[in-house]
Amino acid sequence: MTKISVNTVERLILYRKILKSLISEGITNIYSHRLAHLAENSPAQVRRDLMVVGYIGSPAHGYNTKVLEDSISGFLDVQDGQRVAIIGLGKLGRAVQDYCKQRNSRINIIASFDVDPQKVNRMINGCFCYNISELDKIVSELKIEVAIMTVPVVEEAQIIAEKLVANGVKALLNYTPAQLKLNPNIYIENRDMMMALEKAAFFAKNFNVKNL
Amino acid sequence: MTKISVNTVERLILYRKILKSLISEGITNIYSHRLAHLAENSPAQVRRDLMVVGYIGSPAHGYNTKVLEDSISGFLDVQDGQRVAIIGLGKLGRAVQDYCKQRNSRINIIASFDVDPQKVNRMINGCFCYNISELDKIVSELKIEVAIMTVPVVEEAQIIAEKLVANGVKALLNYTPAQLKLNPNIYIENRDMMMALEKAAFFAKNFNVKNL
DNA sequence: ATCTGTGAACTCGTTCACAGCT
DNA sequence: AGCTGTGAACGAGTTCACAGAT
Repeated sequence: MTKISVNTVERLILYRKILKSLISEGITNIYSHRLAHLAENSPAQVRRDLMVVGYIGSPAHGYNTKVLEDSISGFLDVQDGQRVAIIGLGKLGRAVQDYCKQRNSRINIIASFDVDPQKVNRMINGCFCYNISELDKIVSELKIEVAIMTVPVVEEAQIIAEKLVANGVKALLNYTPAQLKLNPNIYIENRDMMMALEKAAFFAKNFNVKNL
Repeated sequence: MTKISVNTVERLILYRKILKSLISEGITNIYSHRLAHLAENSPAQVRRDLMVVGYIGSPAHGYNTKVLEDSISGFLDVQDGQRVAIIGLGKLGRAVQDYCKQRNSRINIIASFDVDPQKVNRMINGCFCYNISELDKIVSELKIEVAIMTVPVVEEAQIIAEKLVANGVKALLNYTPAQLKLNPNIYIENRDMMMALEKAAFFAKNFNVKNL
């Protein structure tokens, strides 16, 4: 079949977010023009991206927002849901929990891990916190597929990541500065915050600068 | 001059992070082979990227790690430093502060803002927290160029972002789910955590899948 | 012999432009 | 008239492959 780029996936996720907000405003139809404007790209780009989800818009009314959202979700989501764990319940871990709550019903954060005796074996933010020593056992028992790494100690990140993968995790969302080395069929999304800041800082000076 | 892509900038930031860690291990020289391996890309890619920083490696010894780090920094950083503010000192804001501390001396988080009377007008995490009502005044007085948005209320994000830009901010690192609309010469780096998780979740299922 | 720097080739993602539909 | 879907053209970004350096 036709190959789908990472960029297209990212944009579909964005379109869905925009559509949800339009739906909550009571907007029922949208043209590629307007969706492109909201997503800050071109109408042709939007239409090209939407080819992969298999919902045909109408020239008369564009796309129905609800149907389009469902079509994108049908493409992006796993029918019976995906199980996620957070590793490390410091400030960042708990912040991620808060941000991810109640926004996508098919992606469920069902476990968290920490070393702190104050946190372990309690419900925290609506999700049970296990002792990290139980990681192997719990990850495989709960069939965790995605892990969010928010541990503060970089040295431990690699070891934990290897354990996660050994117990069935297929994708990592890595907020750690560690440059993880894993089997190449494991997907890693790196979100080093300092690197993000450095990038923003660079473009604060060099955005829209044409010469070098 | 030759145009530099966003991807190249991202990779240079990564190379620099890797080089810092190599230097701290006492490694003084590196070939494009090895740097490519550590950054998980190709030697040709590394050499192509390094063309923009203007440091010529030697066929005999490759690149000197320290000189290369300095060359990359010379390209990426602003000589006299950049001033950054964090807007919103919730869990996420304080986590970002922690992660960004002491890693790049040219990028300084010199102010933070919040509404909580418990936080306002105190030093928090080594950085003064102002009342958000003083945003316009302080941002322009301190010549803030980059802002990190970690406010919890999405509706306020747009208004705050406009104020920041009106007072001289040139780039935003946006951890808010808000899809900000600003003057197109302002650089926005979006880091919606739910979108990141959705992306990781998608590739947990579809990474390395060749057909559709 | 083995590296780097880089023009040229190639690949992949984006945009154009138009047929088809309403 | 004005939209969508898509083959074809285009262009940006990556890789190849080799000259030049040590």
